[in-house]
Amino acid sequence: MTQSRTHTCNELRLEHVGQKVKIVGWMENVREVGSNFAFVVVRDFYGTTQVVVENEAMMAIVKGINKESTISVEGTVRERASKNPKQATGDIEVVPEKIEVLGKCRYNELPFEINRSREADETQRLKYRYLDLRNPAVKQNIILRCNVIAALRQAMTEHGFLEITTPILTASSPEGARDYLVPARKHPGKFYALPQAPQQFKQLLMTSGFDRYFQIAPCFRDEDARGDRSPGEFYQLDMEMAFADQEDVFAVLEDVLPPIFAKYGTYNIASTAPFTRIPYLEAMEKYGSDKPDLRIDLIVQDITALVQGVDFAPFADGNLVKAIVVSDCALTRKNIDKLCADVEVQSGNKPYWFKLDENGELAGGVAKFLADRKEELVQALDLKPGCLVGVAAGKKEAAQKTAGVMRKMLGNAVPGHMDKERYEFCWIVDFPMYEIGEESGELEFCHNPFSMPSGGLDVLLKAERGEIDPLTITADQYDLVCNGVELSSGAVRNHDPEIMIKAFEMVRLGEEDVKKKFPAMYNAFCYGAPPHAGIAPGVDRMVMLLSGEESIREVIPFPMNKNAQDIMMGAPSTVEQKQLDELHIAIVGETEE
RNA sequence: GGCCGAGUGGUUCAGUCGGUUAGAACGCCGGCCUGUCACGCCGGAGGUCGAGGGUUCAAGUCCCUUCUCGGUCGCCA
Repeated sequence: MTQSRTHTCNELRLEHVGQKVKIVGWMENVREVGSNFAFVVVRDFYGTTQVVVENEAMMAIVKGINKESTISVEGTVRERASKNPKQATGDIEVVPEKIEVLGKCRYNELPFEINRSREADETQRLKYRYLDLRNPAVKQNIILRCNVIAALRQAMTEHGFLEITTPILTASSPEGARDYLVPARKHPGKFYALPQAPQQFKQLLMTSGFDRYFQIAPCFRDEDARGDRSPGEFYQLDMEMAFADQEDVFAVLEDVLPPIFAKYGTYNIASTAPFTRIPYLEAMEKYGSDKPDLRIDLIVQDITALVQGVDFAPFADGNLVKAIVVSDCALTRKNIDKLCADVEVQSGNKPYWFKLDENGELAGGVAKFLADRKEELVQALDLKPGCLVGVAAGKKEAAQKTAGVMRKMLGNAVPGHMDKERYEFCWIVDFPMYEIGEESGELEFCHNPFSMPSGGLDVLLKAERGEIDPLTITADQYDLVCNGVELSSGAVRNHDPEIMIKAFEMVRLGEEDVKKKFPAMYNAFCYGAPPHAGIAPGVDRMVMLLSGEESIREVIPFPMNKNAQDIMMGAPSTVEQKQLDELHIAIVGETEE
């Protein structure tokens, strides 16, 4: 008999009956059904196979080890007396002649039961991630991740993109998220930084004449975690195209993503090209969000004018009032209150509501304040009996955001307003280039300063001359959104040093600042740069959407916890004094333990 | 950093108004069982109720402090 297995645990069928085989794997379960008679379930990566123990010698081996030990089983395939249609190998079993213990599990009690690990406390799961991953249901997300990445690579390559790796140890960038710093041993007092994204490198590649670049790129940002945001590190499908504009980028992703979503997704339906394009301001107005879930058919409407003069404080003071009409709403008062409380937690603002009851009367919530506006409201909002109206009031941003959160929750809660089983993509376009900073009260970049202002130099000059309001300037910048999840930001880059300087001058900076902040890119662009554009969809978030998981940690092989700790490996950890000395680092102030 | 929620045998949870020996399921150990497949049946072990302090005749339960985890907001060019 060969040293290695002859078959995996998902291979044996009736046609193998009578064959001598060798399988290997983890001893998942032992069902004793008599003295010296037991069924042993062996599991490997591919599946499970039943081994039937029928004599004292084999029983002794099995009873001598704990579950989850690894074993090899040599024996003969036999047709089962009672078959199990739920198991792929349920028609057969292996009668062992030799059982060898390959790796003992030293513990008879595990931190959690393997096949129920998803129910266990997350800290336990992460500490024993290697056990958690033995659970086929957990493993499946990682397999999906591998398949999706492979499919992305293949599609990008077929579209003529070259995968080029960029440095992990690089320079700290002055803007954006907090950097992870790495002390430079050979340069006391200096630091490398892990890249927040390969942004500058990919733009330099364009300047170098590489026409189409992509990379499954690790990105590092030292910011706090969220359900959909892993702390520390994550992966992007980073890409950039030379001599290209917004439409060229859109065309590639509209071609690459839908087939992958349709093939690997929980839902098999994905939007096709062209994806809906929604200007940023319109998205904020209609959906109360710059990442609208288009599976929800609800729209935010403005009723500020309709409720003017109503004796209800939140509707006054120059506040805007937004309404979301939900037809055929059977939510109970209790459910509505619960939903409103959730909206308040997520948006930070108190939402209101009223409804048109079965008798066609305004009822509930803030209805009593609106009695004398009934006709106008019914007509303007086209209210029918059974309509619930969610209301958000406040300054523009607060009202929009609250309405947006409410729209999402109502869509989820009220049947008939969300076609859930699909992937609905859209592009959010025409982002404002500048905004008035909350702290400074002056003009600042709204997003990143690499983006090309729509209209280029002319527009900036017009703003400079006071012919247009700089706040109306938009950037050739775009977000890709799917089912309410922001997958990615991208932009046509500003490749022209002259426009770059002018864009910086708008926010009271100048050539020196551009040079100082982005020296390599600025210098490179002075040697003839191609117009270029790109984007970088988040790989983890894509896999999350495809798997239907709520937590991003479910699609990462070895995730850190919310506090950016790897409990399993013990990272971060203290290091030896010698290491610190070599790096010219002294620890001052309070430290953990 | 703010707010919300959680912390009870190995695991997941229940625990009423503060009141007898803190329960269940799964897992574990022992016994029985020759067709199980979430095997079944019988028995057993296993708990400082996250930690510290307080109120009380009496605290898992009420109060204060603190730690940990999760969610959310800030943050994420």
